[in-house]
Amino acid sequence: MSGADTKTEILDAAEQLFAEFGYAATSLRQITTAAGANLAAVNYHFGSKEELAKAVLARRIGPINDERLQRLDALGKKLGKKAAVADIIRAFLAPPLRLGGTVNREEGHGYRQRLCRMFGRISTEQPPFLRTFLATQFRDVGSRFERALAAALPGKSAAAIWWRIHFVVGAMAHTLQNSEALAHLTGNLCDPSDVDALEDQLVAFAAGGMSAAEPPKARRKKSALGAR
Amino acid sequence: MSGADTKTEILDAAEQLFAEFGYAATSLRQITTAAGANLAAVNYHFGSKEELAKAVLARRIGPINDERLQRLDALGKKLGKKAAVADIIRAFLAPPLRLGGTVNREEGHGYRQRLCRMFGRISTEQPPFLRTFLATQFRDVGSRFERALAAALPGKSAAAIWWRIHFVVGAMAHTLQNSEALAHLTGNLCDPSDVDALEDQLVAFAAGGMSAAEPPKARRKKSALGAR
DNA sequence: GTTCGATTCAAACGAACGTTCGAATAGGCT
DNA sequence: AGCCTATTCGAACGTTCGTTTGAATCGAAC
Repeated sequence: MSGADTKTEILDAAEQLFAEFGYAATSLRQITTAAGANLAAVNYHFGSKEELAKAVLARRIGPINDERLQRLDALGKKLGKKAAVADIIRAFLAPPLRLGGTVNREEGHGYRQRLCRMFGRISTEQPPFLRTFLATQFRDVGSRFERALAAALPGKSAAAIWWRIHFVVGAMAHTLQNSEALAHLTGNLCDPSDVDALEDQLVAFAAGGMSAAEPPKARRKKSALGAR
Repeated sequence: MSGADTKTEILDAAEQLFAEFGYAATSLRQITTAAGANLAAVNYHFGSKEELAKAVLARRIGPINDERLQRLDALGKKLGKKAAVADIIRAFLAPPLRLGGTVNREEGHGYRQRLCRMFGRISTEQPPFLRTFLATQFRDVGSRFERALAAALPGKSAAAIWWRIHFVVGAMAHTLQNSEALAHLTGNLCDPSDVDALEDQLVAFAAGGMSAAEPPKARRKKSALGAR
């Protein structure tokens, strides 16, 4: 927040503001003001607002995906060969949830939450260039985890596994984004700042969903059957 | 698309464009052009862009929440008293997924998808006024389903149930938003236009996650334990 | 001390934004 | 016909956006 170079300060400020307001609703003037930099610095260091957004994402996604794969590999070596579903899920979810752990700790307690929110928010953000950028970053990791889950869940169709990976990503992203709304809704019954509890809850839920029996193939609701 | 009054045409166009680009990234000029209306018509009929966004949401949320509660009540009456978790989940998920079913059918096959995307997108959208508006609309329905799930899941803590409702909402919203990205990623292995299959997959996943055992309370990861 | 590349700065650019206004138009009522 | 209300329209408002420019400033190398 104080002593870094301008480029990093801009990345930090952009990360925070994108987390709070989203890409389209955040202006370069907000960012440079928060970063204590000149307005022109963004275009000087990054070229454009779009490139800045990509840089903000890229700074976090790489390490996260690296740690995901590292954890997944560690699972394969520790056990005989087959990893438990919950462990695979945890290898996938923990890195983004614990993103703050790998980052400068002096930023205070709100830092991890802010990072998480940025990640959740921007992963549902719209601009097509961000969409394709994220898809590219996810392709390899997604395939690796799909294979691991398929091995841990014999009998499940590939389509079902892909669907459920998507559900897990959604649950994670939405939670990171709206956790304080949930805290407010439940009268602080759910505490989003307790990352350990959140991770456990999310892993338990996702593993349970992953392991659920596949629905029957054919089914028609009310058109042919007079059920009610 | 053709014969309705201006107010409805604007609502339809805004719904579609908000679904595609989000609130902040969609301009009133895009909306009125798509609607075949004059730019000033938005402010005449709705007062402001914010009020238009609220109207777009309100038109769909009311019927959806009504049908959710109606399905939930139907469950309570049909069975002895206790509904299955999957049935409660389906009562919660089917109305937004099948939103298009209650709407003008002549719009074509893409219509339902578009509606779904709008719903998924705007439920993760940022502007604070939309956030609070959505939270207000969700409060009652959320409480009702929390109670129903608590009855169907004896032994689960209220916090766990709320967390998991949140996870389910996230899985749904993210899927509605990014389904075509998933289709592309998996080489059309997952077909988002097959609403029946999507509903079944999502219900199975969510019910499995809901029913999963709660994680143990205390747990510390790597700080105290030297597990690698 | 001077030179030179890298960075910062104030100022402005044209474009697009949400909103407003007053005149024009349409359609029912007497 | 004439009137009244509701709606539509073109045009402009002031503001803010992302980006560009050219001069000022810095820091090391010589």
